[in-house]
Amino acid sequence: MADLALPEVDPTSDRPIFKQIADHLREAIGRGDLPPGSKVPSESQLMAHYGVARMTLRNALQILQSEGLTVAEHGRGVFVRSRPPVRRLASDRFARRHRERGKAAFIAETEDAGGKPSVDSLQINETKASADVAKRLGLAKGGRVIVRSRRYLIDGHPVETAVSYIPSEIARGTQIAQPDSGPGGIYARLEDMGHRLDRFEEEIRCRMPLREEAKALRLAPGVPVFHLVRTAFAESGKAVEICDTVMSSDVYVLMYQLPAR
Amino acid sequence: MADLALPEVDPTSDRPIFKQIADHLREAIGRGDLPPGSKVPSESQLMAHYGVARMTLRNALQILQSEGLTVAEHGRGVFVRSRPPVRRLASDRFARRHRERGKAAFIAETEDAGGKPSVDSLQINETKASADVAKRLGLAKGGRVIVRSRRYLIDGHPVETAVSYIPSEIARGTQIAQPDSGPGGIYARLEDMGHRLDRFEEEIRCRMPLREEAKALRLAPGVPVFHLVRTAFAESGKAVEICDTVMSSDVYVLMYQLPAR
DNA sequence: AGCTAGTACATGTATGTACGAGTGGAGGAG
DNA sequence: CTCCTCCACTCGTACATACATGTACTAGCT
Repeated sequence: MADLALPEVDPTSDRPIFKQIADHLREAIGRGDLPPGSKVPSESQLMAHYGVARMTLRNALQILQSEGLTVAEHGRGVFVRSRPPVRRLASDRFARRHRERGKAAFIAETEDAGGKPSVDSLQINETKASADVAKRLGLAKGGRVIVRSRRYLIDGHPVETAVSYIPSEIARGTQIAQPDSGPGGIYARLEDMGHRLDRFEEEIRCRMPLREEAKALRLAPGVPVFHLVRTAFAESGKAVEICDTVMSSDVYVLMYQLPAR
Repeated sequence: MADLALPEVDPTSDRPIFKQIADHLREAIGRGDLPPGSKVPSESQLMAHYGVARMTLRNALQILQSEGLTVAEHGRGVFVRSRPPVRRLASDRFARRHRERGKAAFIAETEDAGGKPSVDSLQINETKASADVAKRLGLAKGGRVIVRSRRYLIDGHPVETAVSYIPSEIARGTQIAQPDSGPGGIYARLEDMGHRLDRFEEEIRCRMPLREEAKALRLAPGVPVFHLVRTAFAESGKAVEICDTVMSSDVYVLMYQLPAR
C-alpha cells in the first residue's frame, strides 16, 4: 500500500464512487504499480483510504474480478492475476505430416514447449447422437456414435476438455473405442482403416463458461472460453469425426494460415 | 412470476443462499420458463418469494448478469438476454475470388444475410509503429505506418472495430491513405500496386473487453470479445498489412477450413 | 387531443451492522 | 526447540435502511 499512490474519489463526479475506485485500481494494475501476483490492499485498508463503506469497496473489487484482473482468496487477500504462459495452437496441428511422429498433437506440442502433458477423466461410451452431432456427421436421426471424452492438463493444470464423436458404424470394435487409441491418435486409426482424411472444418465461438466448465477447467471468475468444434472430412466427402473442445482463453491463442487465392 | 415455479432455498445447504437463487433462475432460463427477452421477476417480488434481503438477491442477479444471461435496465427491470442472430465468418472471406465483386467483404456479406451494413468513425492518420506492429510488419524500430481505424455496424448495431496498419512506404500518397479506399478495399489496392497477396495469418484471442471496447461495441456486461490480428503477406514474403479487430462474441462465429495434408 | 405533473415501481448507489470461515503468525506449553 | 493453541486479519455471506434515478402509466389541466 505504501508504494501505491491511489488518488481520492471525486464525490461531485457523475461516475459512481465504486466505479472510480475500480478505475484507480485498474490503472494501478495497468501501470504495473500492482504487478501480477501482488496483493491488492485489503478491504479495511481501502475503506480507510477512501473513507467509504465496505459494500462500496466490494462492489469496486467485484468489477475487477469480473474483468478477470484479480482473484480473491478467502482469508488471504485479493491478488492481481498472473497469467500462465500462452499456448499457441497452429492451424496445421492435425496435419498428416505431424501425425507421423506417432504422438498425439497435444502431447508432442506440450513436451516441445517444456511442459508436462497429461490426460485424465477419459471416458468412452456409445450413445445416440444428439440432433446437432447427427447433423454434422450426416447421420440419420437416432444414429449411434462412439463418444470419447477427456480432459487435458499441462503441469497438472487443466486447460482443455474435449469430446469426440465418431459414427459407430466406423468405430465400433476398433481401437478407436479403446481407451488407448494408439500411436498418432484416432486420426491415424481412421486413416489406417481407409478413411483418408481430406480436410478439417473448425467453428469457433467465444463465450463465458458454464458452471461445470468453469469447474472442470478451474477457471477464475471472469475468464471466458473458446468453444471449438472441429469436423474431420474424409476424401469420400463424408464427415468421420467431430471434436467438441472447450479451452481456457487464458492459455490459448489460436493461429490460422490462409491462402490468399 | 405466476407461471414460474421457483423452488425454496435450502437454508441448511452448504451452498450460499444467493448462489442457490442464482441456480434457480439459471435453470428457469435454461428450461425456457424464462425465454429470451422475458422479464425476470423484480427484486421486490423475489425478496417476497424467498424471504431474503435485497442485497442477497442482488448478489444472485449479479451472478447471472456476469454470466451474460441477463441484462438489467434501470427503471424497467431485469431481462433475459436475447442473442442477435449469429454471423459466421468464413476463413476465405478475404480470398481474391471474393474481392473481384468490387465490394468490401463486410458490406457484401451483410447484404447477403439481409442486414444493413454501415461503417462509422473512420479515421486515417500516420504515426510511428508500436513495437508490436513494427515487429509483425518487419519494420525497423520507429518505422512509420498509415493507420486506418473504423467501426462496423449491422442495422445500426456496432459489431466490430478494426484498425489496419500499412507501412507508410507502401501506402503514403495512395488511395489507401484516403477515406474511400475504392472497390474491393485496401487488399485490392495493394494488389493493384503490385503487392500480390500470398497468404494471411490470423491470431485469435478471446478475452473480456476493455472499458472502451465495451462502450464502442455497446456490449452487455459479461460478454467477451474475439480479438483477431490478421497479417497479410505478399508473394515477396513481406508483411504488407496488419488488421487488428475486436468483435462482439455474441454476434460472431469464426469458421476455418483446413487441409489435412 | 395533447401536454404536464404526479405517482408507483423498477434498478442503482451507498451506509451500517453482524457473524461466518479460512489463513497464518505469535506466543505459550511441553 | 517443537508443537499447538489462540488470535488477529482476511474475505464471504447476510441482514436492514436510505435515498437517487430512470421508466411508464395516469390523472388532470390546457
